Parts: sequence; C-alpha cells; structure tokens
Amino acid sequence: MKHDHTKLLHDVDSQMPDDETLAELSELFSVFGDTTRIKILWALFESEMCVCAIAELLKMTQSAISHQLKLLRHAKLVNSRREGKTIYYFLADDHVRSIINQGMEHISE
Amino acid sequence: MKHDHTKLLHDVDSQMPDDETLAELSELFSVFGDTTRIKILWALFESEMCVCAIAELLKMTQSAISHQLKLLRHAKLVNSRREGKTIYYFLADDHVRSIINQGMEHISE
DNA sequence: GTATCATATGAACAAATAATCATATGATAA
DNA sequence: TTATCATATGATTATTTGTTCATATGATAC
Repeated sequence: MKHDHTKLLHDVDSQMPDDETLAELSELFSVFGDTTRIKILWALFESEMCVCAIAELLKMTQSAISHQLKLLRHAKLVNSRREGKTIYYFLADDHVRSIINQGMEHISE
Repeated sequence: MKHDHTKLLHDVDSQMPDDETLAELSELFSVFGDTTRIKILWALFESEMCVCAIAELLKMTQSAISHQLKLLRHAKLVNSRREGKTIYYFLADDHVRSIINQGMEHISE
C-alpha cells in the first residue's frame, strides 16, 4: 500500500496562496533571473541612466537593452523619465535592492 | 555628436560585482522564477515533505517534481534526508523565506 | 520641411527550459 | 531472490526566452 499523507496535504494546501499570486511571484523572480537584467538593475543602484549609457556599459546593442528595460518596466522594477531625446531609467522602489541583497547573502555562504 | 557619459560609466562599473557573481545571482533568482518551484518552496514553509506528497499536492508527476527538486537542491534552497524508502525534502535555510517575502511585498502594492 | 540622435518595437532565429516517457536505482518486505 | 514502493535520471519534445536585424517613433536642431 502506498503511504498516505492526506492530512498533511490539507494543511499545506490551506496555507498556499492562490495560483494567480504564485504565478505573479514567479514571474517577478524570473525578471531577476537573467544576467543582463541583473546588471541593469545593479547599475541603477548607483545612478539613473539613459538607455545608450546602459548599452555602452554592458557592451550590448541598444535594442537588446531596450527590450530588457521593457520587461523591467512591466515588472515595475524601474521607471523612466524623458529629458529631450534622452530617456532616463531609474529603480522604481527599494524592493529591488532588498531582493537582490537577500540573493547576494544566499550565494555568499 | 552623440552624448558622452564616460565618467558615469566608470563610476557605475567600479561598483559592479564581477560577472561570475552576477551570473550566480541571476541563476539563483531563475530558480525562483517558475511556478512549480515556487509552489514547492511554499509548501516546504509549512513542513518537510516527501516527493510523492509534493507531487500529489501539485497534481503533477513524480518525475516532474523530482527534476525540479534537483534544481532546488543544486541552488542549495532545499536539503533532503532519507527515512527508509522515503526521502523528505525541507528548506535549506531562512533566505528562502526572506527572498519570497520580499517578492510578495513587491507584488502586493 | 529635412537630418540626426535616442529610443522602441516587430519578426525571426538560436538557445534554454519544463514536462513526459521510459527506465534505472535503492530500500524494504515477503 | 523477487516483488513493490519511492525516487532519480536520460532522452525527447514543445514552449519560452534573449538577441539581432530592420524599421518605426519621437524629439531637437537646422
């Protein structure tokens, strides 16, 4: 007979957030799950930056950076402001820092 | 003339961790960036669980869960212990909770 | 208006990834 | 040892994802 764990399953399931929330959560983390985007976020720790500066920093095309910034914007991790032709990107809030800091703590052990 | 930002780039670059660290960091976050794995981790918040219980909880095959647990193990987010035929998985440390909590804070705004 | 700089975006393609299937390993009980 | 339960793993496949290329938009200067 296979072993039973219906009681445990019920307890655990009752604490589990709904699927939509968990999907949002994993989507958020997957935004952090790319080297290019992590580098962009880390750069913005120091200062707001325009797209072409980020591209130059990471030695990547403007297009690639722009595509990634779009994802970061949609995840509400960065915001932008226009100044003439230039668009400056900056961190949306402090969660970015704390999430990345927690991640750094984990890998530095 | 294109606009210049060599000074900024130098400053930002000097604060940037090395590529290897940033790669590790993004790999860590990409482990959180999947619904199945987030569900597994959330389940383990409540209690250690054996593989077949997790599979039953998430209504997925044992194989799929086992593959994901492997990734979680390699990221050092979970550990396991054997008890007879059964293998119990549990959270490796408290970073898992704090990272997920920070993520939850961000999406619930 | 035209030219140019800065950025955004759609399509296409290559690489990475998550689930499935079949099978292997490892432990226990008979 | 044979049968069974619990888990792991390799190969395959469908889907997702990141970059590139070409082009579009939007602002400024002339």
